[in-house]
Amino acid sequence: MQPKLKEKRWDKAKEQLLLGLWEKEKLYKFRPGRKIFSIDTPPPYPSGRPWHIGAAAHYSQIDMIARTARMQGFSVYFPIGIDRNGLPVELYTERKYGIHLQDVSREEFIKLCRSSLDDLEAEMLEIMRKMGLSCDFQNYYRTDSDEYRALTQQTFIWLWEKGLIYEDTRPNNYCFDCGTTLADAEVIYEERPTWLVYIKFRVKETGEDILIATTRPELLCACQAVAVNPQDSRYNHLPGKHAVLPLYGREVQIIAHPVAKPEFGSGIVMICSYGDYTDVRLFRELGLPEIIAINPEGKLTHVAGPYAGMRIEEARKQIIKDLEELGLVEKKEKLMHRTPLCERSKTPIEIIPMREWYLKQTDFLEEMRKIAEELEWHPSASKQLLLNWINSVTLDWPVSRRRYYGTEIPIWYCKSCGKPNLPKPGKYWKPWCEDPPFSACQHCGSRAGFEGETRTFDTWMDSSISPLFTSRKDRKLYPITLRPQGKDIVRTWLYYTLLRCWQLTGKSPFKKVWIMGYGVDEHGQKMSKSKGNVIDPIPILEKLGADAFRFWSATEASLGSDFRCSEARIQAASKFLTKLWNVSRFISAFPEKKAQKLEPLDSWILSELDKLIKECMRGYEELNFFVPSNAIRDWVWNIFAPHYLELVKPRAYSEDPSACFTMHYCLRALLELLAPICPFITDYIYRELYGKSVHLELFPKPAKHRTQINTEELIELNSRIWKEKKERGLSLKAEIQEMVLPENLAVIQDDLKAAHNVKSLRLGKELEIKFG
RNA sequence: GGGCCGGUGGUCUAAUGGUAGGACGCUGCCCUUACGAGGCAGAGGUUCCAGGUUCGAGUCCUGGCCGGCCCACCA
Repeated sequence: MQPKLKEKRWDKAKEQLLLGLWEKEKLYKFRPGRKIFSIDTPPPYPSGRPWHIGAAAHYSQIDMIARTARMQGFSVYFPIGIDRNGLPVELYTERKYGIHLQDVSREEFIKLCRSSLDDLEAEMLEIMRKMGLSCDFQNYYRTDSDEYRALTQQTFIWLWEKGLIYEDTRPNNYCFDCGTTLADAEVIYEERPTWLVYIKFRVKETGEDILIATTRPELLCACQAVAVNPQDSRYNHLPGKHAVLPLYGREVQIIAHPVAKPEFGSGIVMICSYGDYTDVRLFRELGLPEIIAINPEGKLTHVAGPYAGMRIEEARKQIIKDLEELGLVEKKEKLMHRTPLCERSKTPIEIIPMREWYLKQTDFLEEMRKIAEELEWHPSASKQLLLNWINSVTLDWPVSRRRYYGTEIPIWYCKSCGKPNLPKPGKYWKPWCEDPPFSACQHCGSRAGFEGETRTFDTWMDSSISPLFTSRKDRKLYPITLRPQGKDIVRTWLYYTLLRCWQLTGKSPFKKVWIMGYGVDEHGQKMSKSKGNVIDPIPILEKLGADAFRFWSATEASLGSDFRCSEARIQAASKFLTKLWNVSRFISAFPEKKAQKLEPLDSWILSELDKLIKECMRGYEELNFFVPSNAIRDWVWNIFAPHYLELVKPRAYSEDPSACFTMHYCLRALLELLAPICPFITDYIYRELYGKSVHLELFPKPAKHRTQINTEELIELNSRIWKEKKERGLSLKAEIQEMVLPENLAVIQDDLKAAHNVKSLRLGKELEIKFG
């Protein structure tokens, strides 16, 4: 026996060699054809090591989508970009250099961010290349390039002209750490402990004390009303009267309002500007004048009296202490409170009024729901994630940010009338450091000069036009075929892309959406640096190779579910590569032949192969790689290798045409079926044995092979024989003197006789074995 | 409070209403000429609970319980 594949196992070092070949041959170059499959690849954000192992798995699966589409006969447009705008890199840069944005000039800060990004980006591209991603690395784009930012600004100007942009001062989420307004989509919630403090207020008219429970005693100075529930019989007499704020002595009205829940706290609630969005709503509903108690530095304002200038936490502690000393605190309860945090910095946000630019979105919710219904979802259940979010949108999208590393808002304000002037679209504008391309105000005609806008856009303004950017050179690519993404950014990237592209083009930006779950740790816990359960994928990739990693990713969880990450499981998955290699190695010892007529055993395995192909195609159609990867593993390990190959061996050694044909036929099909998931090992074997790249092939089609053999019966028969030999302490090739073979399996009696070393065989009803 | 997803051997995961499979781990045996990073065999399950529909339920329905995520005005 002389196998063409010499080595005893797959060597992952060969992956490098293949990468070189693929690049040299330009194997994955986009060649526009009749059937185009385009992918709105998520531009990864290079936020530094370790790269999340779930993200690495995510990108391997996106690559599987591209490879699947190629093998289905599509021309695949698979771009790749790097997302470089916004807060994460600013925070990274601030940490890296130990500075704060305000400490250096804007030019200097931008330079530092750019250099951080360049390092991180190079590393990230290299990992993606090594994972075998078949995207267009030669033409990768950056979301902070002049061209990309010009497009973001252009789309803003278009939306402005459509009347969808307006400026307003309203209470907004504000992160003191990042120093900017945030959209609801950038706010996350976390249960954090806090004190629920019961404070005594005096009722002016009756002189009685009432108790008010609050988690925000420092906002006492911003209280404009006190509410009780109209159904609450304890407090029926209070509405219409006035409560006197302790410490401040100011009087506020007591109202009846269902917002006060009788069962919570004392049943009486104070309404302040602004403890939460209930307060915002009530201030608007009741027409209360707002009192600004917190300034943009996160400190109490002059209205707080003795607490002015203190930070929020400090003021809270102090006011509780003061109230306690005056005997005005009845009791304190520890409470887990759902605290709103800045998604990036994890700092609690405050609601403070700021003047910002808004993009209308509440007028478009009906259209968004319609698009959600029309999209093809993989898996179908993920549609609900988007609908949930759409149903919770109540305010327009604030798009201006008080940060530096982002796309500039292209506006200049007239120094005379103060009104905004926008440039013509098409160029990348930097109003904070450049003169406007016009000299007279479009509104008042004044030539008094202009003040450039200093703010930048929310980065989702950039990210949400990725389908427009990647299709910019060929409009036929729009709408994009498929958007793949993680379920954690449904409310941001997915929602905003649908919104913006709909507003700009009147079309859905893509036809299909593919949503993957999170990578969690081996106990099902979310990975986080603070828990110390983060797994760095890079050492694992280096140790076990990209194919092992990719195969693990495919087999680990069904599409859309969260998947557990552990090196042990990846290691375990890699065993299959050894198995596949050795099956191929065995077959590689025999010539590929044509067969005039197939032996019954060969027809049987080919009919089993038909079933496997159908099952794999079902998975590939759904873009659920869990299905084909598990089906292939199961088939190879439990049917093909132990039952078919073992029985065909005697004929194989004599180079029987039917056997040689069938083994190679199966192997080719297997390699083709697995190619999207494990592109390295399959291509290596395919090239060695069949002289061409598997990645230029199409998926195999199921034929209609007929067989009389019942697979279960055959497997059971083999197992019985092996078991009997075992129990007698015999070697598996020990001779069987006499065997009665069930008639159903008569057609393969010669194969069985040879494989099990049977001296004399006759047919009967049930299996009987006699040893010498 | 609402929504979505899930609850299957120690762990993880499958199963168009038709005998509950597989992987990892575990135990025992085997240097069998593709594979010891292997092979073979084996132990281990009232499929979360209670009802219902059905000839038949892990699967469908109802109601619980538990977990995860998302959303919502518990200050």
